[in-house]
Amino acid sequence: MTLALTEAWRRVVASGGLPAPGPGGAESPPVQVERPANPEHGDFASSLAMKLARPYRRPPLAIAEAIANELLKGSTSPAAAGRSGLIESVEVAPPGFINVRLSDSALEQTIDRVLAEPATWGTVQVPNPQHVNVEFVSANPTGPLHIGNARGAFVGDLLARVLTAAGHQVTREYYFNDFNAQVRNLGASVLAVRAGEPIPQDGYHGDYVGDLAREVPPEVLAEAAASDDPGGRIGLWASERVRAGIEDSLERLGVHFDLWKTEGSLHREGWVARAVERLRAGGYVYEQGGATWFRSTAFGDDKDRVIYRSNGEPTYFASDIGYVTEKFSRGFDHLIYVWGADHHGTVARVRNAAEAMGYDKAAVEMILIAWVRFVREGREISMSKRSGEFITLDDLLDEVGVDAARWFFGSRGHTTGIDFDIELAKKQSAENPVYYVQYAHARIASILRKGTERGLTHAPSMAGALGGEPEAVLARAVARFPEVVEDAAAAEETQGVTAYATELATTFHGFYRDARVLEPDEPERSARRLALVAATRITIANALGLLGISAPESM
RNA sequence: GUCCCCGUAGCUCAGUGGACAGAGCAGCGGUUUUCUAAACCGCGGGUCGCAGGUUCGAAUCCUGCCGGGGACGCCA
Repeated sequence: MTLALTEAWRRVVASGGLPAPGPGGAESPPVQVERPANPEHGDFASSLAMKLARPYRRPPLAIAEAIANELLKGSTSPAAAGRSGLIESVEVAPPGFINVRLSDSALEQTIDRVLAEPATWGTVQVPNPQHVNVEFVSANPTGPLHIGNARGAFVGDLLARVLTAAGHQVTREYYFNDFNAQVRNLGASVLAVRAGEPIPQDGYHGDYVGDLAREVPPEVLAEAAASDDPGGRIGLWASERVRAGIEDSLERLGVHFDLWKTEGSLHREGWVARAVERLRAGGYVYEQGGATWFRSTAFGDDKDRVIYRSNGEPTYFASDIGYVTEKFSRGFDHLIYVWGADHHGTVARVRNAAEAMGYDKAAVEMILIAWVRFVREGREISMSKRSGEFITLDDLLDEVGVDAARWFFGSRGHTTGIDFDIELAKKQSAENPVYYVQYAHARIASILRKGTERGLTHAPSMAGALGGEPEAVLARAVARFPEVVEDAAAAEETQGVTAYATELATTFHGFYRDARVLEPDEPERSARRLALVAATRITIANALGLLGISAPESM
């Protein structure tokens, strides 16, 4: 549509109706097309004429008329035969909107296409597909995932799904720390429980520590006893055990990772050292006070950042820059980090380092998700792995269910802080809008089953068969799906998808009220309505699938 | 003190330059001999935190202020 408008504009210019854009002439604003909320305004609307009014110094209505005429001509001219008949009407409305209405024929072709290729309906191919790395969760394996990790898990997963649907190549990655003091503290805590001693300071207190203590295999204990770092040895075993548990929890959420990357491997494989050398070669590294620094201020940061401490130990930042080079070495065009908002302070230094190493800074993106404040009966639940006071992700799923939890996080922007009242969530899980959408799907599935029982089948083609008002309304709603996916991928947000799924369900429920599908006495009407609701079912199922939510056949 | 995010209906949140600001839940009233009532229909509900500014047009962009959260480490 955007393309058609742009062409129409160009034709007006070519025919001398308007001056050419560019140097000496008017600047060209981006051609924007939107979906009007009011059906009276057609299927597409553009404010192009109003944008052009100022540079052209002409009334927007006159410009709109000229473009609208070309648009209508173009859609019926032999040259545009491939798209002919898709546009029903083009209207101009004050103060200068151009409103375009799709023809029945366009809607009929869409329904046929959905039924012909259901699996790909809603996937699109963006013109500039990229290799995208999405790193998320990345919680250290010192305890089970808790509900504080839930939002990151869902946001990252949904983002990866949406980008994939838009045609990008996506790798999902989990990064964790396997060799620092935290892991040693975990090991020391396990040993303390075994010895019946109090948990050391900075140790871990959760029930799972006791479980780990009971499960340590004898050979690991023997190795630890013989080692000069028993806590470290036990910690290594414990963290691997915990990590496997995390993977199980995530699989239960429907969240799958392509790669689990350890901080230790970045050092062992030399990525960190090479990255530092690269920075040094560019003159961005210096030594001071026995420590090695990155000149982050050269890129606008408010202070320089330590890479190696004065005791020679690398900082977390050192691993970060090593990881950037490691990721780019795998051919990614775009790195996305899904981080908690508390990591805000580290964003600038990592992006600056990427720039210093010669990468495109814009290709390194951090998505900061706001905290979820967990509340039970009005009191905030403090969450700390060390204290052992937390609600695990598994507990949350037991209480509210995967589909409801996915919908909850998928329908909210990630920059907004959320209050999550556990009791309220449990109560509301029964009336979560997700069931409204799933119900629409189950209702259609039921109709399709009954139709088969009664020997009714859907029409092989909708061509010329769309029929009246209720059909066209539903078909319009179905046809919008690919744009929703495209918008979601571009915005890196999924609220549009949940909103769309709700709207489509509402539209279907209205159709169900007004239009009876199974009418054995009127096989033709039944056939075209069956085709239409079958396409609707596919669309709902694909929208839910995009969110990782199930589409039940019955409820 | 500096920086980032947020402030929209009673509640939880959408809407980030367009046409009368929306949804779900909560509240009130109605609908079933029919393909699933987890549905449908109707009603009430708003100084879009406040004040300026830019624009043909602002919840949306800019400035200031108020309120809430977060970050400012040779922690991770």
